Amino acid sequence: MPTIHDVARLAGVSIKTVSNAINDYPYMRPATKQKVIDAIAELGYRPNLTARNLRSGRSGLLSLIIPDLRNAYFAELADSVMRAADAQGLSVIIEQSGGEKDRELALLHSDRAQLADGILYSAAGLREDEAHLLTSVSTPIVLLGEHILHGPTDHVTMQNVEGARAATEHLISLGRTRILALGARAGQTDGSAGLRLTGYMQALDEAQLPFDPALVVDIVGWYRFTGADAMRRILASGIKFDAMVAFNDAIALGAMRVMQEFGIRVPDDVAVVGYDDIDEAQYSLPTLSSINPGRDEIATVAIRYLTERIASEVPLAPRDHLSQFELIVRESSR
Amino acid sequence: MPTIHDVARLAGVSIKTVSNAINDYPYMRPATKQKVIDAIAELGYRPNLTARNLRSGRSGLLSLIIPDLRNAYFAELADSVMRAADAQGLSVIIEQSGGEKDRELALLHSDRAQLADGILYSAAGLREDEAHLLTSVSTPIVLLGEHILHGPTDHVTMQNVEGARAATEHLISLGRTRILALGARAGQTDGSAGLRLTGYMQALDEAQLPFDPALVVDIVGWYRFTGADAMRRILASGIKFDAMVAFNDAIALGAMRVMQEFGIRVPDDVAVVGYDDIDEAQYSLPTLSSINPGRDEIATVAIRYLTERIASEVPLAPRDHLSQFELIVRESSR
DNA sequence: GTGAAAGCGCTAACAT
DNA sequence: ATGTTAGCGCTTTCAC
Repeated sequence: MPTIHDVARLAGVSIKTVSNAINDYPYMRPATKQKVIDAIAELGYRPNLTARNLRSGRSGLLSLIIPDLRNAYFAELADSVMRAADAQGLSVIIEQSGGEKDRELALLHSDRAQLADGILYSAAGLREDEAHLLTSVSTPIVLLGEHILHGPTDHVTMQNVEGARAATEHLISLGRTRILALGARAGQTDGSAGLRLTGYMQALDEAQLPFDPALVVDIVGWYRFTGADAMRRILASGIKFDAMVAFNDAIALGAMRVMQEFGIRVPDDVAVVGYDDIDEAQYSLPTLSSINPGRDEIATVAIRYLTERIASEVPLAPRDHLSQFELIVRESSR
Repeated sequence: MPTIHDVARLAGVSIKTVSNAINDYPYMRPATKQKVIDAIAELGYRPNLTARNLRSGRSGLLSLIIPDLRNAYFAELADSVMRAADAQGLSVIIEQSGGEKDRELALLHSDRAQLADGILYSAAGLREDEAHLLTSVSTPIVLLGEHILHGPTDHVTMQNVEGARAATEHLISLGRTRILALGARAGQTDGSAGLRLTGYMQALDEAQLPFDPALVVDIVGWYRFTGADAMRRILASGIKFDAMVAFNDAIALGAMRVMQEFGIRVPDDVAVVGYDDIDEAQYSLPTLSSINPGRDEIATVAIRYLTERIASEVPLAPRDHLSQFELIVRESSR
């Protein structure tokens, strides 16, 4: 690989001049610049990014820590993040934590994460009361998701309470009164589950509908199969319901599948709204109503916060951003 | 950030000694090493990876170029690649090409890709007859997928012909004789579509079943909705069939949905096998039989080939690896 | 407008 | 067993 010295020698100039040409330094004699350009072309010279990074102290790399790419929500989040990063000329290293606290901490402190200028950290294993551990990470961090709401750094996520309330209000507006809240535990108030349950209860309250704890169904791990399992338990228990707000799309799809097995018609017998608006919601049978959490906005703002943090000389106070959501009505609640 | 010099000063040794301690150089007096370790702890020293990378000429970074993470197949491929990379202590920068040739070429030649030690390139836009363009990329490349089979570098993918043949044989073994081939064009022989069609035809041949071009249904872009659209066209045309081998799971799922809308029972009326065995195949209604292409093997071998290429002093002849596949029989063909 | 030289933080050849 | 020093390839003060 030719270096800046090779170019300088061939062009008959100093390396400073080559550097000037590469970096579009304005005060150059056009002829000199042309000589350099020709030499670069002849040698096929490419500036060495690592050397630049060492000089500048920046790598142009961001690290995105998420639980698991196989989870559609995170794959779509990663997609949004990469597009937003690309628009800023940044690349993204993705690291999977598996949602395990130890691995999350290891990734945050790893040499590899240190290579990145900043970290987008979608916490899943670390608890809010352990968030102070983040202060020992020297790389700037922006938090994503609901797991840690009040950490020592910026936090960007969706309007969970409002989204769940809108979903529930929508079902109430269809005349439904016994609405299953799939994915939470009665009394829970933190995390996505707690926040969404809060929104659900607000909507009931507002409509003066009674709150029945039996309609709140706890699910550990929001996957299609846990949603399906939960629905089997519900149906076996004989609880009556005419609608369901599921706290993510995966459990909604799993539960819908079981309902269909049992001959329950969606939306006629049970109207359903999910949460996250993953791609698949548009293709399921029936198509799934959902809350679009505003992923692009989350990604864009998170990257803006992060780049500001990276550029800042002084410590910044933690900021919070809640993206705009949208209720998408599809066949499952029409 | 403290540097190796700060550590040396505090420990009262030279930077060489600090470097020795960090890199576990064996011939050291334990007391000296301990002094260094203490100084490192006191200062919270972390070796600067960029400086190391500049010295070593390696970054420990791999670039993975794929069309789109929102596509479950690529999300799962990325997952496998990241796990295999992690096992080798490597990190992965993911870049989305959108399947566009120009963007693929731009990414391959970009400064950012040059930061990586090697590139895993899942070609989608670049055609085989343009594969020579890859020779101008100085970073080692390993090709993934079916788009470019005989490029100037290593190639790792699945056994397309054999997998499709196994899927078709399976349907024939169920007594089905009019088997739709969803996703190919009669006469086509290249790309995933062509290869899988070849396997399909081999199975028919072997069973002495007639080949009916009307059963081969072309689909541009293998997504759920294109599969659904194709199935609507097929049903409108009145073509009779009792089974379907879909050339990926997404179009299988889309087509199954439309069949259900039309009251066609799967597998009773039409038995279905997909291709790729994405996660969702386990959760659809009915669950979808599929060909598991051996993603982990693909990822592991691709990374092995790539690291060997990176380490090699001399140019290596292109190698080819086809991973072991597996037919997974689920409800859709039982 | 361009050149000489220092230095980013590290590793490793060479010296002792 | 440890210290001195050059150099990875680049940007950037400081001269001229």
